[in-house]
Amino acid sequence: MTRSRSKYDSGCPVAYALDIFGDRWSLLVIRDMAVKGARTYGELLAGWEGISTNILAQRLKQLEQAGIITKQKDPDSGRSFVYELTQKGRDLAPVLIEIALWSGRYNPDPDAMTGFLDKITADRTGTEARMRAGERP
Amino acid sequence: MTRSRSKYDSGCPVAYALDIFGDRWSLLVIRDMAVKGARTYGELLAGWEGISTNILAQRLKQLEQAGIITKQKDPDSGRSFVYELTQKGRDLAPVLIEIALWSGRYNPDPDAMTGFLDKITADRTGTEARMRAGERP
DNA sequence: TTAATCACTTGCAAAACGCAAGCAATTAGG
DNA sequence: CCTAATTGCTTGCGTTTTGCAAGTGATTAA
Repeated sequence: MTRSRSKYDSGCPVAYALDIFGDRWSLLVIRDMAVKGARTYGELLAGWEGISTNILAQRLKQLEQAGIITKQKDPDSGRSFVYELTQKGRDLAPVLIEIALWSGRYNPDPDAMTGFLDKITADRTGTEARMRAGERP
Repeated sequence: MTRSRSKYDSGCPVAYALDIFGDRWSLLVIRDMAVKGARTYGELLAGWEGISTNILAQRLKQLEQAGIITKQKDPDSGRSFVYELTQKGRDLAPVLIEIALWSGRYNPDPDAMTGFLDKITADRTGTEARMRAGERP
């Protein structure tokens, strides 16, 4: 069969990207992995926002299919798997960073600052480089 | 009444942003305005991907409430309105740019290049500055 | 003064989502 | 060993969101 394209794909690069992570949860999963270093199903499930388990399973499959993450057996535990960002996934760091910087500028809630925003404000280039290199946070 | 917060708001800056444009269509509407200069309901409806009219109306209301766009009567025509990005909306330019650059790197479809990607590849800083200034494309 | 046009709204079927419960494969404890 | 807990999901089902089509009201062009 031919390579299927989403019904939304218009040839626009923004639309291509939104086909992959343009929903409520995908970018939050990527954020949990890129910023918080989450690597297992359980860690992702216990994220800040509370994704439901069936949606998480579905998103992980989609992200794996899209080449954003990989899934491997945990060598140290027969019952758990390790999810990791690929280079393609880690290269979303600048997107996460720009989104966070924008929110930092416009979110009126002073409590909304997190370590991530502090980090990129202090050293954007270094943080981005470390994220792209896949360094654990 | 107190200022309501979305059920997804976790204090994370990425989640704050996704509350506003973390869905299938909002960023595409913003792109049509920021990149293509769309300013009327009809222009937005005729966008590349074919948003349906009820969803467009709903998203425009949400984006207006979030302070991303404004809606004014067209002084030259009693039956049409002019939608414009606010500074908050225009400041999403770096987000759109990083998304497009990422897609340019990873979209295997060689037809997927658009004028926008060409522009930011040739002169990212200038294009970003012009978008933030609200210059018509 | 009749017909288009513009900016929506409404109705309804289909798809996606959210919650809770269940389940199979490990592994830790006794 | 046997049992219980943990991990990583899947299944059912009611609710919400989306997509398509048709309709509406206020201009405005012919």
